[in-house]
Amino acid sequence: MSEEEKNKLLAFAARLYYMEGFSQGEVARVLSVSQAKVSRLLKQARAKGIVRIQVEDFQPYDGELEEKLEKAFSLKKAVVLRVPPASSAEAARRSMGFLSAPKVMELLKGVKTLGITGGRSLMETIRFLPSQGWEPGLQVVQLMGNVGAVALESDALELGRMIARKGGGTFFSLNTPAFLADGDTRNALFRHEQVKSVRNLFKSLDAALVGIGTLEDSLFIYQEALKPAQIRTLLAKGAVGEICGRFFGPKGKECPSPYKDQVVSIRLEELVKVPLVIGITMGRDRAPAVAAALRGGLVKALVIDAEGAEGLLEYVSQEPKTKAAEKSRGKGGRA
Amino acid sequence: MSEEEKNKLLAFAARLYYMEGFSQGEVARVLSVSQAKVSRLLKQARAKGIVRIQVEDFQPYDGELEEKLEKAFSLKKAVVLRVPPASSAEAARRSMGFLSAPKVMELLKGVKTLGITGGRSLMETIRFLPSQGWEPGLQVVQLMGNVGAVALESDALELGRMIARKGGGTFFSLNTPAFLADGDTRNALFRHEQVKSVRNLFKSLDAALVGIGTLEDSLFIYQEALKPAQIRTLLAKGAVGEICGRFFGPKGKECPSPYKDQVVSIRLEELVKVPLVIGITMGRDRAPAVAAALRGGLVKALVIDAEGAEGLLEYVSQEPKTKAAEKSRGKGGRA
DNA sequence: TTCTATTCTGAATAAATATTCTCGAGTTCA
DNA sequence: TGAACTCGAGAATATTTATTCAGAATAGAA
Repeated sequence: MSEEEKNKLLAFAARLYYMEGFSQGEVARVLSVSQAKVSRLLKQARAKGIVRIQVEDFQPYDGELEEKLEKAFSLKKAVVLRVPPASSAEAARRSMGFLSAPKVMELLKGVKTLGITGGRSLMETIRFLPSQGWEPGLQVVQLMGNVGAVALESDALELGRMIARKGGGTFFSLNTPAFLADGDTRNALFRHEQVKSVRNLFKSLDAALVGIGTLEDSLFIYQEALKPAQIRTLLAKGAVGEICGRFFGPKGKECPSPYKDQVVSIRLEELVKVPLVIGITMGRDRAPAVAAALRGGLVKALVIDAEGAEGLLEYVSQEPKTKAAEKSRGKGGRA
Repeated sequence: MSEEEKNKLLAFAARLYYMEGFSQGEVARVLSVSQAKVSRLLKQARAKGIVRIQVEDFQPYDGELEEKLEKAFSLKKAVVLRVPPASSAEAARRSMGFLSAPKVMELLKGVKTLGITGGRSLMETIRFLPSQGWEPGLQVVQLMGNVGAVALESDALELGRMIARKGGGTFFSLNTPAFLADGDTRNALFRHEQVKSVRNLFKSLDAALVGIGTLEDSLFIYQEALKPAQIRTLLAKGAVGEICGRFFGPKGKECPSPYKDQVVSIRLEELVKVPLVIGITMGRDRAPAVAAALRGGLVKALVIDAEGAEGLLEYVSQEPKTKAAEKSRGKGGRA
């Protein structure tokens, strides 16, 4: 059968299937071949371009907002995702995870030592990371202890494990709670060899993946690691956001609070020195926390949904003289 | 969810499915919905034109050849089918049947009394005729007796039944062999009420569907109703083709042969009077038979494959002074 | 020729997709 | 307030599609 004839056959089969709505079995009966063959013919027809399928394009990345964010905060990279509408925040995070994964993967190119924290958005991103394309000898470092006794699959521990498994690397686990009863206990832990060795890795991180928490809606509250009264105290001290269990004020500096010395996690001063900290967050209401983190240099690349990006830009355009000042006044300045 | 948002969702799902090669289950996981919903989303996306599927067009009807045939033979209608390449004659007939069915159906619009003969091409066409769109009170009349003792599914009997069933009409069966030992037996049969009543219907046919046989490859030979010696005799008498068990010469007039009076079928003189006789045939080698049938007005509408149509036109362009004359000389003129 | 190696097939089967069914949430109307 | 209705969802299931497998056909090499 000549090539041309073959194409006629493919076009005929494809027409019946795609245009007339025949099932493959029906096409098979017309052509006197097996259904299996029809399936193969159709595959060929698609491959040869005899059947063309176009999908109205859905551009999931908003380049314009990305540019604005990069400029506004001197970011290394902003990724703004147009998350398709979803019926729940959970579903939206899932979609965001899917869309963000290839971008995050790009950012992580060449990264050998990667710090990781917990968080639901972060989890969804990590879920969709591929098993290919990682640096050989990848080291994944848990940046903060575990929040609460109930193990969550969005804990730093779990996420670190997952990412190490995908990358075929080693996971360095802290194996401690995130919050301890007092500073002494924490310091005692710090003397433990295992904890010490992991904390030493904090200095040699190439990159880190972090979530950005607010005071209102964070894993700490959800996990009851912090009581409402404690949250109120933090708010009074000017805290607007949290990363790695460390609370910071509007400039992105850690708040001096009693809890500061009870936390097992990378210090914000250390985090600032990490060449690439990728923050992943979602939603409008995170604007103050995100803005602060970006200003403080805690996060150098931001992955955010379009809603959140807009909210963030709106927030900073009206805030400098109002909210920030107000907050600062509210509790005493620097943070 | 706004219409625009909805479309975003559809585009996203469609993109994943059609462009990225995700399964519906995978898309479902990304969107946090059920696979069933994804199936429905995709259907919507297709309906809304968010997904467009184009198939390189395969034009199954050759209008140019149709026109040429209609002009050359003063036909009421010619249908020329570009039959997709097939691995066997059987398969080709099947495809042809499929393509011809809607055209035949169109021709049969308004037909109340329809004559029918046997034949393999005819069978395939009839197979693909729909069960809708027939004239109420349809009458299907068997135009010739059964060829051979072995019942074939391409017999007039079977085909008539099938068409009557589809059309919700009545089938009038001849219930006799096509060839009888001698004229007397036949005439005796003609006196039977049943046969008589059916033969009376021959006069009131609105249309007929017939196959066109050759001397070389016909059901008669296949069914051994005619012996090779008999075929040779017919050839010597100038027969070039056969319809309804009646052999005709190059001008489409019945050959005067001994068998003529042993056949139970519509006479060619009667057939010529039927307003619409649709001949269905396939293949280059049928050219002489088809040409003769058309010239004799035995067939007023022709359904043929492109190959056959080309062969037919080539044949008539070179034949009038050669083959036809030769044949005529060969046996004695008129027929 | 005869022997691989490759390609093609359809039957069987695994996998994916469409549909049916049922339930529950929301709405309208008495 | 609640009955009746619509809508939209997923679980279960029916149907369709893709793949695997084993054998037949074909081509190429010796």
